[in-house]
Amino acid sequence: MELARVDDPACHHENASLGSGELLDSRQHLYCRKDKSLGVLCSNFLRLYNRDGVEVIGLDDAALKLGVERRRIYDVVNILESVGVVARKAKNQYSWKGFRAIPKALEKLKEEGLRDNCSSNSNCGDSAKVFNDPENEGCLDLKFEMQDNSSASSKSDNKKERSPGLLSAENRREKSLALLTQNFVKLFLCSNVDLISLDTAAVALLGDNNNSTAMRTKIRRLYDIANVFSSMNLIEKTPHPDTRKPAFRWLGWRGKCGDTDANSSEQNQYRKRLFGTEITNQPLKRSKVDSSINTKSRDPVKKAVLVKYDPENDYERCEQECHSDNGSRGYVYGPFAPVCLPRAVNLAPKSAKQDYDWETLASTHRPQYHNQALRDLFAHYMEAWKSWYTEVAGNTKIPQVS
DNA sequence: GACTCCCGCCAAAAG
DNA sequence: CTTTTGGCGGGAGTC
Repeated sequence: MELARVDDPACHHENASLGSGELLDSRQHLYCRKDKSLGVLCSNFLRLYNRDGVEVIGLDDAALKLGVERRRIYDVVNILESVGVVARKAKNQYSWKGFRAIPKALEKLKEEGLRDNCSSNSNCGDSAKVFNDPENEGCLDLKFEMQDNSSASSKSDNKKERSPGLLSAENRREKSLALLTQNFVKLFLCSNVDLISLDTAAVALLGDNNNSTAMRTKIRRLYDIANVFSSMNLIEKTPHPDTRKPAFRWLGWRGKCGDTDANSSEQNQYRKRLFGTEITNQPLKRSKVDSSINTKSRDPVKKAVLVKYDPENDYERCEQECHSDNGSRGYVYGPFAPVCLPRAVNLAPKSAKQDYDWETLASTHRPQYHNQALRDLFAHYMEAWKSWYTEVAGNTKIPQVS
């Protein structure tokens, strides 16, 4: 916390790596909400810890390195914990389980989900059925009303009358992000609906007390969860074909490098958020009217030094990890891959070996723009070029791009 | 205007 | 008590 505070947006000019006279706009000086999203943070978190030798994760360390306040670390860690990627070890400490833990975690959730749903719903005929409302975007018949799955606790079947002390704890647990995350996952795993919108999910997860306030809160949390899951490619945001309302599709854990193609084809279909394309730790805050008044912040890690990511080394490491025998390192980011990742390896059809080489090169030497505008521009051209190339060039020789 | 969801307050839990 | 954890919802940013 002794670190120099650089809250002031004016302090970030150096981040922009501005050359004078470049075709930059001044946007990057300003607060950019997307850079602050939980999805980006999650990507960065994973990138930071998904490497050999990582056993434990210190929350302070994470907050410091990622340049975010602790509070945000709790968010991602809780969500990640729900799918097994990390596990709480001690105060301030999580252990890294890696992506290989995901399948098992999901399996367990599914099992639990089916069981819970079966026992809580009287009709357990065809396990956890869900029906689609033809009019609306689908009405989930599933209910995981915040059941505590960890519990062996004899839960009184009536949660309505709770004695303040003990039950407030239970209450708290019931509303935890972790549990919500798990139940959200169960929604997908235990139903055969393809698309679930967040309000549908909220209704399904809320149970009885669906007053509008609770609903709003629940949806806020679901957005949080959806963001980190999107960044991991566990789900994908897609407009519902009928209503065009945004909904989410479960993609599941594809596990290995190499089977997350498909997405690339429909990249332009819907404006997806880009996750993990940059380091989160830019201390800009969204501009409050009175940001200067913001003096009583107790934030210990408020503003950290910038983490230095050496693109070259980073890439090499990522590449190594992606191909290492160690299953847990076989993470693939898909279309939202951090710039360091050799996405081409996975996306390219085996025939397009040259693609791989070229893209490897491109990834390696891709300019690491700090400038949002430039980055966007570059990404756009990359995309355009790629689609053009795959369409037109076939497997002819790869042109030189500079 | 509706949708998204960051941000940080502050209470509960843990040490 | 102090510190850690994390629910919560206001309201800013985006579409």
